[in-house]
Amino acid sequence: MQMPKPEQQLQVIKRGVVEILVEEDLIRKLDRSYQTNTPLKIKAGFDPTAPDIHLGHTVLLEKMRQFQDLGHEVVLIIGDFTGMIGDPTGRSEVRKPLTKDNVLKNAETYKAQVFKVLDPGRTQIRFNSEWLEKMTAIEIIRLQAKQTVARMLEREDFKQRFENHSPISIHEFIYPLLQGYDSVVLKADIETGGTDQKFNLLMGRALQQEYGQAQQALVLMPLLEGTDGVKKMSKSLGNYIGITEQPKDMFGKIMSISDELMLRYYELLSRISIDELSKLKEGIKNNSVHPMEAKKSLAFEIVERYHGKEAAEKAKEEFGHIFKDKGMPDDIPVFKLGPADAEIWLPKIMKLSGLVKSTGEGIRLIKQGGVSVGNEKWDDPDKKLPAGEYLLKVGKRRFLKILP
RNA sequence: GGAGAGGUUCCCGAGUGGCCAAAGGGAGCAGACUGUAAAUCUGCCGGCGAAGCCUUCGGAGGUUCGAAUCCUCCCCUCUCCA
Repeated sequence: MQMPKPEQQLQVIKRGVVEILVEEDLIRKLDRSYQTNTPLKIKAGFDPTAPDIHLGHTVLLEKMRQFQDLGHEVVLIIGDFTGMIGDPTGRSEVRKPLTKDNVLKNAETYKAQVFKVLDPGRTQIRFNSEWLEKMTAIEIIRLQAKQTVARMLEREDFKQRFENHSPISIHEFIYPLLQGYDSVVLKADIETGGTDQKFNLLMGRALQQEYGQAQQALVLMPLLEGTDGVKKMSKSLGNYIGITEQPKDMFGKIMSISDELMLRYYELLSRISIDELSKLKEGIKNNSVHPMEAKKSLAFEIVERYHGKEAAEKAKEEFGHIFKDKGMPDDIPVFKLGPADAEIWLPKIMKLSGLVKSTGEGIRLIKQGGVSVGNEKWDDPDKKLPAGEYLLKVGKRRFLKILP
């Protein structure tokens, strides 16, 4: 396969990136690869502990996919060894080693998810325990000798903790070294990662130089904002959209993001061309395109990618059904009353069904006018209902069917 | 090893004997407005069928009519010195 010209490649590569380090290195590599018709080796690392990919991770995957489409090769490193240390975040414990079985199982899940985006034919998957496990103490110490504490403290996370007098454990320094060493072992040409990984990726460059290799170019991608539009997408913040989520949830979540965020998602997640994207932006600006329609297209594209066209059609339809026609979703959770329940006290039922955390919260919601039964607003927290079949709606998107 | 500072509700952070379920901010939730958007405004924001009661301020004891606040021991973190 003939690769596109380096200039064209560069244009594609640059989409959405925050920073390329060092751009001249990248251009040189692209030129050389083009002339010799040799694919470049793109490295990216993934943490093996939570094999549950969300859209934030796919920003990187999409970038790698672009590289593949340009004719290059991706090496995906599963950090099963470095995962035992954990990327420094202030937690001081060394994580429990995952069992071999666990690692393999997670890797399988990973592959299944990752290949929704990546081309398996141009992807290698490697575990870094393969080489890190074999290192002797003296080898590790020699590796450590290649960097200084001062250099480590340049890393934003360490710097902050140091200044805030928060604990920093010594082993946390090892993580960037090992991750950088992966690049040495692979002789990576390019490494992609989030901006939060900048320090680690730079370590790869530094170590490659120490070991007498050509230095990898870095392609730094932004961290995708979560559905709140402010903080980075992450599972623990609850602002994520997982790629294995139900089509309708995925669709709904994408629809609820802000317009600004939508454009960002377009840039980083959509496969529409750069030209099409600028046309879309223009259209929204001069009101010829309704933002909601643009958002629907985006939601459709993403759901289609992970669940197929049919599921995307269905999700879109149901979305219209629920929110435009004020209908109900198809699968509402059901709460079955016990035989002794002659009457229903809503806050209690809401709590028992898991709709709210406490009856107190239920009472509050009712007082605030956030609860309706059937289509009637329910505003008396003390009032009871005779046993029977009801449809309960809490807020905009929580539903419960009560059955006798 | 020595000296000092500190650990408060989901997060940040006030509080230094009763007025403290604990200021303020953030997050979250609900309402209004909408395009299930953003922004804005309003309300709520430990639990209990709620009057009142119960659990919460690193942990365990103690003083007191009464403790997040005082005392003792312990655990954890940071700073300076060695």
